[in-house]
Amino acid sequence: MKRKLNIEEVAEYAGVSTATVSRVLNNYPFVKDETRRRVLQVIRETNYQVNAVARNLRRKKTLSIGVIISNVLSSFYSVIAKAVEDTAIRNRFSTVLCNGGDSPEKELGYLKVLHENRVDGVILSPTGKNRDYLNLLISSGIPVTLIDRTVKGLQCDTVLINNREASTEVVRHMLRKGYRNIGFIAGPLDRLTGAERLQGYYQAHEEEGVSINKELVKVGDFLMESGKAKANELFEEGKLDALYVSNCDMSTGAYVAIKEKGLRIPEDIGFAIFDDPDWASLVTPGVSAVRQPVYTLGSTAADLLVKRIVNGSGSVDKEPVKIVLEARFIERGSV
Amino acid sequence: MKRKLNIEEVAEYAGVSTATVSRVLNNYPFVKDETRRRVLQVIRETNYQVNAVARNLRRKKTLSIGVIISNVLSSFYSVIAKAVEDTAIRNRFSTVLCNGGDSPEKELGYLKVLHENRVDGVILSPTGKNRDYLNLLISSGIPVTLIDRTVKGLQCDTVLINNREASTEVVRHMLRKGYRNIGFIAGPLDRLTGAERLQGYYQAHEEEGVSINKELVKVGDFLMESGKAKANELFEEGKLDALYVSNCDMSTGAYVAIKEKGLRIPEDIGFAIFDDPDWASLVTPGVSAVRQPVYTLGSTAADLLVKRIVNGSGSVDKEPVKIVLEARFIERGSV
DNA sequence: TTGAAAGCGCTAACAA
DNA sequence: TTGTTAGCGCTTTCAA
Repeated sequence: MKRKLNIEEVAEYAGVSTATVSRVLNNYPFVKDETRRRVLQVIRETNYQVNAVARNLRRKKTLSIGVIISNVLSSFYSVIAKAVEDTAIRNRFSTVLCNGGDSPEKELGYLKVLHENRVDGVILSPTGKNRDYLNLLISSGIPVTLIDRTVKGLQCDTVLINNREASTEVVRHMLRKGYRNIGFIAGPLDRLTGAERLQGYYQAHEEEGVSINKELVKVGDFLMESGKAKANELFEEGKLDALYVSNCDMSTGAYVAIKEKGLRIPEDIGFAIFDDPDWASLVTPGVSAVRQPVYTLGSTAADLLVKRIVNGSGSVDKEPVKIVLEARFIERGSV
Repeated sequence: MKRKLNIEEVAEYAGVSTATVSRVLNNYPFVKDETRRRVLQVIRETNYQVNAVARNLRRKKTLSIGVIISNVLSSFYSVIAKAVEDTAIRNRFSTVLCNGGDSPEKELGYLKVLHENRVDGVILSPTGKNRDYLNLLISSGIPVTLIDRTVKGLQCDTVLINNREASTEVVRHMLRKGYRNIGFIAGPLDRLTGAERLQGYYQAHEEEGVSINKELVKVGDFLMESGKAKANELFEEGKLDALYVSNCDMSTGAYVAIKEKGLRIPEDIGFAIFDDPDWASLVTPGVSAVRQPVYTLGSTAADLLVKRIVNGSGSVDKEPVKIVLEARFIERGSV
């Protein structure tokens, strides 16, 4: 096993000082061509790779951003991860991806790891429980951008989806189609997306002058299993003529429940979902769905963050930006 | 914006030396309780977070492992990413996730970034084109573990799936059901998974004494679009009584093609796939599929890597380990 | 049980 | 255009 080269040895081989090697490494312009050539040759021949750890220590920058999402396995978050990474790379940043699993403890743990590793910025879809630590991060000069959710009393850039409006549109559509007993499987109400999509459900009923039956609303946890369980509860409790599920994973579960129950869509039950997983357009009939601009959500957040990082500490006091992106309802045959 | 604390200031506040603070930070046992208490209190009060960049430089370890997969958006790779991360965390390592996109250039770029950042080890699903650099990594003491694919002439731990055998099983099943014109959409043949699954297709035909019609074999690129395109080619060219698609993304495309063509499964066409995406068990009839132990693939690889890292440079010369995991055929109604 | 001090590998200010 | 050198923040020997 070869020992690892350092800049000093490269300098020695090339017959120059470490400063000159450093200049070559960093494309500093005022190096004689002949010198630069010699240094580059040594670097090539020895397979020297700069030690970024030392460089980062010295520069007090890491050119990296931390990303905390709840779950790479969910297509929503993996698209966000991809978008953030693409955008970061384009700006010469690398990303450190963490699966917070929607657990405040895991989230805090990752925030600390990212802080310790001195990432230049953090993007996260927050649980909402770590405001104090996030504030600490921000005030110590590590900018934070929130995705898809907010944290009360935290001053930082945020990129959101117009959940309530989009949700209202779905339900309004269903009501106008004549459905009157629309079951709704909500997400956790202490989460912005969960709460807002439920608000949309209510708002549509009010706007259309249809009375609300609260028993038709079940609160799930945004995971597949709960979609199936809550759908089955609704089926057992009584007469539903339609079902609207508030995110992709629960929709998968609910769809399975419908199939297992032998119900036909849309004859026996209307069906619509928030989020647009692959299978929604594959099944027959296609499932009407709300498509969120997920990639844009991630890339917008990354752009905002990079901008803050590049502007440096001067941007700490700059007014936080809040961007709301629009989700779109896609009508297929299911409702 | 508060300036960032360093260990010296903590030492000063606590009235001890930096060495003692370091000892407390690292749970060194021989520190007087009273001293430890005082230091911990200062750390808590000041929200001090150790600078891992400096620590890593000094220790010449980063407690991190690099992961290069082709695409987080694919469920296969995102499960691997999750498995690796879970396993890493359990061993107190963090992960740096990179989307190599199956491009040798991107892969090389990421390998260099990971090398520069002195990750303690690398896990990747290799394109196969960067053997020299991987060798450099290994010989300079950064262990590498390959997932799902091999690289000719590279001595390192590898975790694979028994693609050929599993693929043989699917096709054998189809042949025994009486299908005689089984279209096959293969993956890139220069990739291990692509080649082996095709071998299985041939092997089953030979074993069952059924002659092979090479026109029924189309080579795709493992992406959704090509699944759809190749399926349509097969439909146009003639009489197929079944279709077998060699990975999940192409299956999605092929399934869409079948639906758009108005073919019924399994009456008009038998259908089976390698990989088991969510929708395969949701549609009616369910699609018979090969389920790979994807999570295990990732966690096994991570375990091997962590072991090498922990054993240190002594393990460089240890014989590479090769583990082959078994995929399982799940019969549903589609074939 | 604690402290002093060297040094990890690099960058950048300053001097030449 | 190049070299000298201090120092980023930490860990770890060695000595006390």
